[in-house]
Amino acid sequence: MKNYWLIKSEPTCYSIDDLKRDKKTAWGGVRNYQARNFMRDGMKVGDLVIFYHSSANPPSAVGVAKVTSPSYTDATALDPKDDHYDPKSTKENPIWMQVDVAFAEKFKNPVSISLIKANPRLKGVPVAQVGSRLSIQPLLEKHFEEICRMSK
DNA sequence: GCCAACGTTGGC
DNA sequence: GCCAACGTTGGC
Repeated sequence: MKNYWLIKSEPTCYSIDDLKRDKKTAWGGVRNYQARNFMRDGMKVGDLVIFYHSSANPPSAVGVAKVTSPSYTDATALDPKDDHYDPKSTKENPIWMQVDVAFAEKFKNPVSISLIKANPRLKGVPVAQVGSRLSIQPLLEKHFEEICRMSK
């Protein structure tokens, strides 16, 4: 059984085009326990992920990525020079994890947050919730499929 | 263990 | 730039 996810990224920081260019990237720098738990406990190799541009015009689901590794230690947390350095995380006791994700598809038509909110078949999708700040969210298969369908 | 203060996220 | 939502921190 495959699981489905949505991951957010600010396109000025890392966009779907960056992922397309890189083919694959380590999804590191996540500093939220709930998001980490989803990566650590929920994500499996082969899971499909909606790539979402937050703080964009308009904020939109812009493509699909695929999980290509189990979770492993996020080394940026251990590097004092890194922006995402976290002194609470140590080599002996790392607290932050990441997975690798690979580019799968860039949507022909991005699906904006207003379209997501307006679609009754996407009722309850976390990203459409008021105040949704979680950068990694689980998705139901039918919701994943519906967003892909809307992008066609 | 409570809770106020504070910081961050992210849509608008 | 505003502000609501909400996670984290730290004093008690």
